[in-house]
Amino acid sequence: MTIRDVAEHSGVSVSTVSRVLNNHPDVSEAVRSRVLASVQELHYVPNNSARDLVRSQSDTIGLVVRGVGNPFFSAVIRAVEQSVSQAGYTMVLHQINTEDNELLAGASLARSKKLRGLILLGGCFDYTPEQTAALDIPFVCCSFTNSFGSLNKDAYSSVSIDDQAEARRAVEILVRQGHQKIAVLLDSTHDHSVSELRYHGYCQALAEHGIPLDPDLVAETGDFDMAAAYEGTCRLLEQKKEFTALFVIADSMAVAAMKALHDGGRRIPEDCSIIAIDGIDMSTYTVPTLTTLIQPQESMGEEAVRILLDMVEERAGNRHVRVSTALRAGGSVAPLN
Amino acid sequence: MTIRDVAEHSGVSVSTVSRVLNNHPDVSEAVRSRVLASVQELHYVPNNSARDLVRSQSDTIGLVVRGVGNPFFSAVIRAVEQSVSQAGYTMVLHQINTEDNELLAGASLARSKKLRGLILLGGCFDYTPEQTAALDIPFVCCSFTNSFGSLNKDAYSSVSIDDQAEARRAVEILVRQGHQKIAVLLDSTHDHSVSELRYHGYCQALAEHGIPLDPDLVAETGDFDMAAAYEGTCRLLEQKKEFTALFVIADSMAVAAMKALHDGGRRIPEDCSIIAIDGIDMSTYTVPTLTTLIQPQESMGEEAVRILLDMVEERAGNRHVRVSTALRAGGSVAPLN
DNA sequence: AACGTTACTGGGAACGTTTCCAGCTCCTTT
DNA sequence: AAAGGAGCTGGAAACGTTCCCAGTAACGTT
Repeated sequence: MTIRDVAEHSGVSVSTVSRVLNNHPDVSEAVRSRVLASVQELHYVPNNSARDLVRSQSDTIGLVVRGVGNPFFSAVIRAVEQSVSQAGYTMVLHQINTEDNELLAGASLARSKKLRGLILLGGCFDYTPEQTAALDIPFVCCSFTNSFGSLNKDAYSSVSIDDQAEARRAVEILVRQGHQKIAVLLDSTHDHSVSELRYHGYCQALAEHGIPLDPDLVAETGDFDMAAAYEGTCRLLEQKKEFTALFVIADSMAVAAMKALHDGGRRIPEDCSIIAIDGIDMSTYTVPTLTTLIQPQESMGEEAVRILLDMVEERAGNRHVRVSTALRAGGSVAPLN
Repeated sequence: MTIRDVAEHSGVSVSTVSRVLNNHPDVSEAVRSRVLASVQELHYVPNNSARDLVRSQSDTIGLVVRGVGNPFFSAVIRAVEQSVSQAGYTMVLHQINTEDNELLAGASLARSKKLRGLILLGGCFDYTPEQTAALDIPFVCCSFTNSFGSLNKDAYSSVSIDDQAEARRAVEILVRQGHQKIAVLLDSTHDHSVSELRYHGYCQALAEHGIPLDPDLVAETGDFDMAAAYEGTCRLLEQKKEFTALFVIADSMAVAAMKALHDGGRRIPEDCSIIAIDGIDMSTYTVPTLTTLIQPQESMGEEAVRILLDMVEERAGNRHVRVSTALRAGGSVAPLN
C-alpha cells in the first residue's frame, strides 16, 4: 500500500497524490477530493521513513529528562506529550542518569533520530559554546538552570521560574512568621543545578534579614529521591541544633522530610514549619497540606512545546519565558509560637 | 556524511561498509577495522530513515499509557525506557485519555511509526478478535486486565499481578485483624478494568468470610486521580454508615483517602485501618506509612521489555507472566480494638 | 591442468516518498 | 492572431540505506 497504489486507484500521478497529501495549493478541487477518497478507501498511511529520508528530517521531537519518576517531571512530561501529539508530532522520551550530560545525550539522540527539536527537562546547564554547538537543532530548556551564564542565550529557548527569587520568597514567608532558625534541605548532586539556585535564594533571604547562615542547618543529600531526603532530614534532627522551620528545595523531598520530622517526634507546624517549591499533586494530600510555591507544570510543558514548534516551523525565533509561581498556603507553616 | 563517504575514505565499496556496520560475518578483519576507523574519524552516523525504509521496519517500540502522571505508571515507564534504550531501541511514549481505546491508539501509532513492538500499560482490555488483529505487531500488556477473556491469549504477552487474588489477600488482612465493616474505594471509569478486578477480589474476600456486601460502603469515583479519591472518601464519611477499615484499589488514591479520613476527624489506624495495592514510592512517606501490597514496578517494566524483545527478535513466542506482590506492613492497619 | 570451493568484495536495484522541471490547456493581453 | 501567463499535472531524479547477485582471488582436489 504505497502512494503509487493511491495514484493508480484515483487515476492521477504520484506527484499529484503527494501534493494532495501535503496540502499544496495548486491542485484542483476535483482531483483533490478524488484522491482523498482513494486514500480513505484504501486505508493508505504514508510511509514516514520514506518521507523522512527525502526531507532529511522527521516529525519527531525529543524529550530528555533526568529521572522520569520525579513527580514534578511527570506532570510536565504529560503536558509535553499532549501538546506534541496534538500538533501532529511524535515524542520520543529519553531518560538519563544523574551522571550523564543531558546536552550530549540530546545531541546524539537528535542525530540518530533526525529530531526536529528537543526539550531538555530539569537538568543543569553549564556548558561551553562548543558543546552547545553540537546540538544544532532548536531546543528549549524547561525548568533549567541557565543563570550561570556560560551559554549563549541566543542559541536556545527556555521556560522556567526564577528559581533563586522564588526560593527567597519562600524563605521570606518563614521569616515573616517570625522564624530565624531556618534549616534548608537541598540536593547536592550537581553544580549549577536548580537546587543550587534555590539554595542561593535561601542564603539571600537570610542575608537580607540579617540572619547569619548556619552551616549546621544546611542538609545536603547525595541524591534527588525521597529516600535521600528522608535521610538528610534525619541527620538534621540528629545533630541537635535547633531549628523552627525548614525550607526544602522540592515538594517531593519535602514530603519525605515531613515524614522524617514526624518520625523524629516533631509536630508540623507546631514544632517545625515547612515550606517548599514545586507544587506536585501529591503534596496536597500530606497531613498537613504542604505549603509550597506552585510551578504551573501543565502550562510550562505546553509553553515549552509552543516555543519549540515556533522555532521548528520558523514562525518565531528563540525566546526565554519566565513563569511565576502561586503560593499554596497549606497548613505546614505557622507563626513562631 | 553518508555511507558513501565512508566507503571512499576507507577505499572499499558501499556494500562492504554496510556489512561492517551490520556485523555481517564475511568481511575480512583488515577491512573491518579500516572501515571502523573511517567511521570514527568521519563521525559517521547511519541514517535511520534510509535504513528503516529499506528494511521497512524501525528500531522503535511504543509505549501506550493512560495517564503519564499516575505515579505507579511513572515507575514502570522509567524501567521500560531504561530497558528499551539499553537494548538499542528507541521508545516513543503515547498518552491516551480515559475515553480512548488503547488498542486502536496503539495500532495507529504502530502503523504510522512502523513500530517493532508495543507495550500497553495499564488499560482495560476487552476487545473483539478483529480489533486485536488490527494490531499486527508483537505487543505485551503490562498491568492489564486480561481476565475477562474475549481475547485470544496466543496473540499477545502480558505481565501483571493477579489483581483479583491480590485484592482478596489485602482485604483478608483486614478481616484477620477483626474488621467486618470494610469499605472499598474504587474507580469506576472503565468496565473490565483493573479496578473492577480488584473490586471483585474485595467481594470475594467478604463472601468467603461470610460478611455481607454493603452497597453503602462501596465508594466509586468517576476518575482515577487523587482529587476524585478524596471526594469519594468524603462521600463515604458523610453518609454516616460506620466502617472500621477501608480497602483502596490503588496507592495513589489511598494517599488522598488518608487525607480525607484525617480531615474527617478519623485517626489512622485507630479509628480506621486502610490498605491498598501498588506500592508507589510516595506512600512510604505518608503518616502513618501506608500498608500495601507492592507490585514490583521496576521488574515488571523490565520483564515487559524482555518479553517484547524476545518476540520482536523471534527468540521466543508470546508468554504470560504473573508476578506476585510483597506486603509492606506500614502503620495504617491495626486490629479492631 | 582443470575444476570446485571458500572467502571476500563490488555493482546496482529497490524501498516510498518529495520536489524540480517540463509540458499542457485555457485564458488574458497586446 | 500571436504571445504570454496562470493553473494544473506528470515524469523522473534523488534521498541513504540494504541485500541479492555476480565476480575475483586464492587454494585445495582430482
